[in-house]
Amino acid sequence: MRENGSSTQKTLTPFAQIEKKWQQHWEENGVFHTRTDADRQRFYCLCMYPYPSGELHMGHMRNYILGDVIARWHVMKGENVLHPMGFDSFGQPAEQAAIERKTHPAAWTYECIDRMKIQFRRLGISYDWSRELNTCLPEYYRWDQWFFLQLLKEGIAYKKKAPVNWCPKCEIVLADEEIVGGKCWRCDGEADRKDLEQWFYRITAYADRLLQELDLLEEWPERVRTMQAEWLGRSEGVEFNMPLAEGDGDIAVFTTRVDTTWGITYMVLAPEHPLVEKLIKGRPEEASVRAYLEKVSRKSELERISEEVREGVFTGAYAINPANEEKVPVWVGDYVLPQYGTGAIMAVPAHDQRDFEFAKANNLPIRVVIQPEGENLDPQTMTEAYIDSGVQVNSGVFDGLGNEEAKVKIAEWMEESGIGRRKVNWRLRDWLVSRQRYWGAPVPIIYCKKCGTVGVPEDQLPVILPEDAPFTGKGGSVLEQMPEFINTTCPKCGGPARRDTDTLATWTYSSWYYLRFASPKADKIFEREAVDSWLPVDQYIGGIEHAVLHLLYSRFYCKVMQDLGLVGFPEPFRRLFTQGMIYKDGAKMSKSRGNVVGVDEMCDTYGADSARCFILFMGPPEQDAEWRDAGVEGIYRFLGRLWRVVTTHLEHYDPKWSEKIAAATVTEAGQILRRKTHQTIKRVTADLERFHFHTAISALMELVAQMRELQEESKEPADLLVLSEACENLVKLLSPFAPHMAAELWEKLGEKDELCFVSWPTWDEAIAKEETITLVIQINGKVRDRISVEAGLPQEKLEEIAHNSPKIQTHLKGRAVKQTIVVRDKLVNIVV
RNA sequence: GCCGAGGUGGCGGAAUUGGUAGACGCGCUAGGUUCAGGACCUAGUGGCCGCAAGGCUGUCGGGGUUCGAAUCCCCGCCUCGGCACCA
Repeated sequence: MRENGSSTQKTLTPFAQIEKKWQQHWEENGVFHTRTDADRQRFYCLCMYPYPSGELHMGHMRNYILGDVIARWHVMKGENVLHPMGFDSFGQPAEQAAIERKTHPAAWTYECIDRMKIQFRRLGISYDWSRELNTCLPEYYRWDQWFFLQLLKEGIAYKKKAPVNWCPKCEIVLADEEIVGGKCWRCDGEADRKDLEQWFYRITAYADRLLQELDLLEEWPERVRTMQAEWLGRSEGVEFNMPLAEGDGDIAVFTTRVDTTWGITYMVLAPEHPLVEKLIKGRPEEASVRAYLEKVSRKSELERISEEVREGVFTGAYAINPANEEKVPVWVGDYVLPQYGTGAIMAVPAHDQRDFEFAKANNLPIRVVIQPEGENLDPQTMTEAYIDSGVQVNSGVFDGLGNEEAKVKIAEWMEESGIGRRKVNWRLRDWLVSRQRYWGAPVPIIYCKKCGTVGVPEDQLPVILPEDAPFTGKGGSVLEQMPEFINTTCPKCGGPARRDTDTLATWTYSSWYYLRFASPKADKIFEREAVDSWLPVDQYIGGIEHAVLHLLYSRFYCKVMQDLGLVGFPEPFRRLFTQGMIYKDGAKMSKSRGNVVGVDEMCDTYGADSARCFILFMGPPEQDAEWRDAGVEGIYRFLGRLWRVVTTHLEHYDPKWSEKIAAATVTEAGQILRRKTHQTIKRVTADLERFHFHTAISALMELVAQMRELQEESKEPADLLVLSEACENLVKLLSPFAPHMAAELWEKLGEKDELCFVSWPTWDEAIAKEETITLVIQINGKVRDRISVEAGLPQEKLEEIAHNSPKIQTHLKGRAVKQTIVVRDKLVNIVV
């Protein structure tokens, strides 16, 4: 056995040979091929597919091991299980890596994929590789391009020049969802803004449904739903116009606090507001405003956010408050965001903290219009804005109303008098999908001088990404330097035309890959029938980091597809499980930190089954966990004990135990094991249902301990039958967790059926039931005695037993019993 | 700052409905086995007092509800996560 592995290989069980043998067996016999038997229920178990970044470490593997246990378990429950895997293989890290290694992103990517597939196989993950998909292959990405064209037809895909997030380090544009705290999600560098012409998907048109249909996702973690709702950021308010004091024109503002309209003392435009230029033209303030705009434009997004003093300048212009006809100054300030609402605000310093700070910094007046009950706010002495509710004052005819009521009344009045209208605003903005990068699917668009922007005709798809590109990994589209790619003919007029040189963001491929798995070879985006039979995904498993990125995009795709009649359901993932991360030495496992635990080193030393069980045994899978090498030993020793207890029993194993056991006279010790066996089946099944794999494994440990005890104690023929029953069930229960060892033991037991397909065991409630219970006797809630009694005794009997206990009698001496509480089969509490 | 989750031995964690706190594992201690190491086996292991029987105490801190609270309620502390000029 030693000759097969490294010198550190443990030798408790011959795992190296076993694992190799069964991995080969499963593969040769197509055991993991998706079954589609008509009479079985279908179950789609999917783990978020990985980006092929090279090595997978044990931290990554948690996800896949969880999924594998679930998938294997459902197969044993007799279901048709779809358990596929693929690779999210387009994206910029491949470009970076390729440059570093002086190779091509494609070559690097395929190499990584090969390595990762070997690792999946080594851990015994039961993927149906005949359904593998790979997003960087034309046969996959052509459908991404196809879908782009459908979105173009629907007006969901569109191009616009807009200020977009730009990461100078990665030299790439970023979607809003890719910005984390003003920084690039990948490199953690500060992100800038840049004005660029880009492709967007109109996800905002689906904001309402994305929010409302979160309610359909009952089996999603609350946390993820909350994060999505916050990201969508629905807010109700009123939009109205503030006319300019001189000349015509007006400035639209959005507010959620229309009740504070009478408190406006100034207004503020975002520096990027298109009206700024017009307002300042020819005024004395022009120079100072320009200087301010210049200063702001040099600030990064992060600097703008973290500014301590609220800076701004007066434009010289005035606007009219339509509520009271008052003239208020128009300022420019960078605390107003260009992308939200109208890019301009009414400022009510008395009742908005940001406006308050701005007013204080710039010496602007403050007027109270909401007075809290029993108080008298004075602008002179206020130290912060009053943002809670109260009674309207200084608000004309609305004075005296509660502000919540006034909100409604004022909105109605504005609508009736044509001043404004109620509006719902969203934080969500349209999704930026184009990237000026090489390693992606080209945007299937052709620009013709005569015909304008033309979609590539569907029969000309895919637009193949040329492999011989002179890519450097530097910014700017590589495809832009390839005349042979760019120059083409217009599909409409046949004249000379140019191809779009951008590629699609990686998120677009992952937004529908789960659909492709239903019919991965289809000569269309997918077979409707296959999709209808397998989807929505019954169990989706992945990291929390995708709570608003991948999971929001995928929901959006699914809804669009539903509207296009491509699918018949609004939500792609019925049940979601988000697993916690694995840390080591206090940090997330990563190659750069040098704290990774490799799949190979684990498998070499302890074997795949130990690696799997250890990951599962670490704790609740939704929680983060710290990797401690010492813990693996414990699991490894357990598997060794399990191996020995079963192999020791082999010579006595009787496959016909179930026929004989009823007639046999089982000893007391044998009864205990029988009970334990049935209890264990029950517990493991329940634990699998609630994703408590660690307690399922503890249950197996307890069973093994009990088996060893009987094995030591008794050689009675009846007890050997009990041990046979325990062995058979133990091996079945073990199968999803440690499939190699389970398969080997199954074979050693002489069983011929494929263990992976054997029915999940059931328990007999009558056998599982305890015959005796430990009756706890308390006095005033304190445990004073424990007595083993027959289960199911009536209340009166239990009370009698309790009072007869000598220990209890000692305690009760000279005290009057006030009350006795009896919980059947549990305890008696005597109150004195 | 706002929102959410959580706080249980030396450590990871159990405790399904308010009913024996600490299952299971790691570590540690003692003993056995072994040429030795490893592995394996047996016993012990929340704290305090006690030779022992046993007692007291104990689930972040403080209050409350209850015959009974790790579990429910209120206040506070701490940790982690999300959001953070969204008008």
